[in-house]
Parts: sequence; C-alpha cells; structure tokens
Amino acid sequence: MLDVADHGVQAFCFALCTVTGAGDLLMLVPMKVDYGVRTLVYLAQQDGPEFTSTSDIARAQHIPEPYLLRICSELQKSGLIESRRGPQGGHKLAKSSEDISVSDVVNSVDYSLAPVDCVEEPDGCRLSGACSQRELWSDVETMLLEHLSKVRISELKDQQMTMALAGAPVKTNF
Amino acid sequence: MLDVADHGVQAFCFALCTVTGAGDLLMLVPMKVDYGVRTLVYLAQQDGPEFTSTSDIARAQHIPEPYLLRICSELQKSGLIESRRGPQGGHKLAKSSEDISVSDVVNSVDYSLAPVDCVEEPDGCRLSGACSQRELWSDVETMLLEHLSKVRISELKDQQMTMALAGAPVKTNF
DNA sequence: CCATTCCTGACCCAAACGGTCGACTTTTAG
DNA sequence: CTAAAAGTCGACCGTTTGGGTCAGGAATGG
Repeated sequence: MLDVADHGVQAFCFALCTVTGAGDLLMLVPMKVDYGVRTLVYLAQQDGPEFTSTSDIARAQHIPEPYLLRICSELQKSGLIESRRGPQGGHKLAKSSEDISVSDVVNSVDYSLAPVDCVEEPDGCRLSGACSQRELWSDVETMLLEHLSKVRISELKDQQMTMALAGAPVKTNF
Repeated sequence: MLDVADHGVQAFCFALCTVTGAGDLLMLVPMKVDYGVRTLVYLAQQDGPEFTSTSDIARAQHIPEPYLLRICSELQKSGLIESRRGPQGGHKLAKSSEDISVSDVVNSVDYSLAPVDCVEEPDGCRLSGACSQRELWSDVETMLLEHLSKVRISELKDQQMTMALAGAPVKTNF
C-alpha cells in the first residue's frame, strides 16, 4: 500500500512544517531541499564505489527525474556529490556521509534568491525604528542554521535503515 | 533621510532572513507577520486606553493601509487586539504587551495554508523510508515555535524605544 | 562511432503572496 | 435621526517563483 502511482500527488506533499494543531504554517521546506536530502541519504546507503544513475535515484525516491537532474547538478557544483557521465555514470557522495550536514544541502540547493535582504542591508527597510525585529529574525535564523548543521546525512541514513527494518516492509519478500 | 516616499519600495523589503555570507535563503518571514508584529509593537507604545485608527498605524509604520486593514481584522479575530468602529474608533491591544508573543502573531496572521502536511499526516508522503526526515523537520519547527513564543511584544517595544533614542532620530527636532 | 548518461539553458504553469477596491455595517457626534 | 467616520468582508488583480519539463550538447565507455 506504499507504492506510488503518480508523481502529481508528490507535488502536494511539500515537506511542510506545520504543527500546533490548528495547522498553521510556519516554515516551509522547499521540495528542492527535501529531494536533495533524500538523494544524499539514498546515495549514502549505496556503499560501493560505483556511481548511481539519476534514473535509479528518481525511481527509488519518487522524485521527478528531470527535476532531480538539475538538483544533482547543484549538489555536484557545491562539492557534495561527484558525478560522471557516460555509461555506468551517475553520482556518488564526494565525501563521507558523516561530513555532510543538512545545512550543507540547504546551502547548496536553495541558492540565493534575495536581491534585497533586511538582515544584511540595514537600509533596506527604512522604517523609523522597526529594526528591533531584524535582530529577532536574524537570531532565529542563526539558531536554525546551527541546528541543521548538526544533523548529518549519516544520522538520517542510520535512522532510516532502522525504520525500514521495523516499519512497513517495502519490497522485501521474506 | 529616513523618510519614506513610496510604498512600492516597501514591497521589496521582505523581512527576509538571509545570512551566511553567500546570501542563501533559509526562511522567509511573510510580510503579514512583519506588519503584524510592527502593528502590535506600535500599539504597545500607545499606552493610553484610546483606540488608534488604522490610518494612523499605516502612516507611522509605512504599511499599505488597505492591507493593514485586513491584517488588523485577523489580529482581532484571534483576540490579540480589540477594535471599535465609528468616530474615535480604531484598535488597541486586547491584553498586556507582555502576554503577546511573536508566535501568537505568526499563528494569528499566517493562517492555515496546508491542506496536506507531511508532519501530521504520515500517509501524506508515501515514500518507502524517507520518514526519517519528518522527525527532523518537525523538531526544527517545534524549536522555532518555542523560541518565538518566548519573544514578547513588550520586549520588542522596549528594544525599539531604546533604539529610537540612540539611533537615527526620526522626527525629533532637538 | 555509437549508445548512454550527465549538463545546461530556456521555457512553462499554477499557486500564493502582496496589495487593491467597493459595498456594507456599526457607532457615535451633533 | 442623520451623516460621517471607521472597521468588516468578499471579490479581485498582478507578479513572483517554485516546481517541473524539454531539447540540444558534451562527456565517456565500449
């Protein structure tokens, strides 16, 4: 009952961090980050020195392949994975899964978007005294980054493997 | 030099939490939240029992008035402010500024958006084993909410007033 | 030289956010 | 009682952008 038919559904499944009963949205994690992390975790599970093709990853993780292609490209550009073209080509981790944190993925995949930012550019928000908030939000953000930089891909991998053992069997036949 | 001419510029001034040099976006605070917080802080500064009109707030905080109108409505519905119509009408805090936290504003103003959420609805993301991330993100979120619920409007008010004293004088003439 | 597989840039679409408008109610001053 | 001030509410609009696609190009292995 866990097999996926269409990818359309997936599009609705943002890794949306909602909580507090009422269903209030607080922070949403872009799909890119979600896909990126999943890709890395999957690669971490493939322990051999072989390359894993995009289509392989896409199939296993139910990520739209052309999209994954581009994400992999970004992961590679920031040195998280290593890629090779041609037959038997694909991707593999560029370093140990213990040396990759979730914040690395965020930084790699969710690249700059803000031409204007009130945090770094104080003149950006030219409000009389509303700057007390700038400190607030910048605090929040550092806290977040700090936390994410402590979560390693290897951790997620381990967690996932134990979950896979205990939880819903996926395509095991024994 | 701190006076504002057009509100158009304001639209670009998301309270965008960017950091880490490279300018990576991690979490963006919607304008609504920003406006909401600023409104409450402003109301907190008006200590009298009088009501403050929307146009007053809008002018002081450089918030587009019709938009503020709607935000105030939301703040009122969630019991953060009290509103009265008619001449001499307006808004005022419904409770002490010490009893209002930033997370209250987030909850009030940034209302439900997610018909589907991977955090509460485990079946939402029907991936084989990717659920290890659900825990990660849900952790992050609780941490965030916890932090925000500790920041009180009164705090921001105090901070802002001291900033106003020390920093750029706004329309003081002495 | 050919098949495979990644890379890259251009492109598309729907949703959501920021913002606006106008009709309607309530309230209070006079 | 009446008019004006002010909030309420629903519908609407335009731009941005995030998720996703496509096609052509460049490596690489056989």
